[in-house]
Amino acid sequence: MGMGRPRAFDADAALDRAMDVFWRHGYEGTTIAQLTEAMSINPPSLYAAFGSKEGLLKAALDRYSEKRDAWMDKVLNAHTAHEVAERFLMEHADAQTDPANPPGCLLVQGGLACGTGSENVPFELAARRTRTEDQLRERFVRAKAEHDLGENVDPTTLARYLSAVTSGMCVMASSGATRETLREIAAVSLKAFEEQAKG
Amino acid sequence: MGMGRPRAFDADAALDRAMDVFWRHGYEGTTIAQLTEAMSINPPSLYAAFGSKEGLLKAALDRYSEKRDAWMDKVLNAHTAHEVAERFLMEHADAQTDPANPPGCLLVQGGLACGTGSENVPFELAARRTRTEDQLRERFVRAKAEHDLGENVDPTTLARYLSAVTSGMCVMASSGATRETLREIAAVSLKAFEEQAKG
DNA sequence: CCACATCTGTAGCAAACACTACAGATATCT
DNA sequence: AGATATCTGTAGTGTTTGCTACAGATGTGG
Repeated sequence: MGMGRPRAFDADAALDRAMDVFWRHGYEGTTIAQLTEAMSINPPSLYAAFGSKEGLLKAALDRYSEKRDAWMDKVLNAHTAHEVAERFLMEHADAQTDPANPPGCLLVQGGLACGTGSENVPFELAARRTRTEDQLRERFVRAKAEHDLGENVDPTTLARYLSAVTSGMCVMASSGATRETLREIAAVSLKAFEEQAKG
Repeated sequence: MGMGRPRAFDADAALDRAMDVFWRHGYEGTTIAQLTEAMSINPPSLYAAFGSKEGLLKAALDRYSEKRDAWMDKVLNAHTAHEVAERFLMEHADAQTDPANPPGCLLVQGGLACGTGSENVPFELAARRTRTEDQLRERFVRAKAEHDLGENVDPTTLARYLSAVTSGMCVMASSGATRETLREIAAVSLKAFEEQAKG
């Protein structure tokens, strides 16, 4: 019994291309034709490997999350809560305006509101955003235990606030905000964080 | 020459229905069939009155902007810059979680990234968001002239910051954030505003 | 009352959509 | 080498999309 003909394309490279298309046009604005062209494969290969358009999105999101986790590790390993917030905000400003990617963030531009039959998509994106928020919260819980944050500080509130600001930066990036503009917003937000962190 | 048969539906009421559908499903997630059913009219009536799907969206956005302007007047008429920011943030938290409407805001949920052929839609939404930002900036320029804000304060930065936060709140509202959660975020943001306003 | 202009409802258009049947190609395992 | 299992490319499938032709309805102006 043979194991069959091996696939002729690199799945991860193909996912990177798909990610870019979903990011730029949103889930519903993306067509299979655009995806197959960007991935340089034909529809049957796409469906054999990923099952469906939504399956492909999930695979792309998984890959996106991998990269994001690596990036978040760097952020979370900062020594103080303040530095965590600073890195998180500033690197978001840079990443969302990185010319190598579409503006904003896949987890926001991918689709906040979708049509009948794609209701899972916004849900899926939201779950990944929540993950980031949870990582921040846990880091701030630790900071509180280490007396790096005041007794009256609520880690959940801090994490939610940072999450909200970076999501807002995505919206502004999608309408052409420059890196400097986003950094300015990040800087103001950091002051709020400092005030809040005093507890 | 007669003036023709008069239209049998109220255009504004129909626009309110259309607004709700676009808001809930996004521009590309919305179908003409959903629109005609919600508006209780048939396709020919829709096209005679609004020209196209995109024309209908623009008409709905115009109507949305009317209501928003009236609302912004209330906000901008507050006596101090601080109170303007407070009203802006808090009323946004309430509006975005008003059970009478879909969560978030039409100008964000409507579509940040669209497909080929609908590239104008994100532009159109962004233009309306920028309008709100401009109104805030002008109000803060005035506040500065009235010595209500410090000499070193940049009205543009303040306006952008508030705009970013409320956009971020839209993203969180779309994934089910409660009114209390959004108000918490608004409260933290207000502290940043205060710090920044000292200049 | 009659001519006219515009709206309404039915029915359906061409194009684009997500997805797949099928045949040939290319690997593995015995 | 032969049998088998999976991939690839061509060429479609049925469905849904935004949109409209047409005929009848309903108002206005003369």
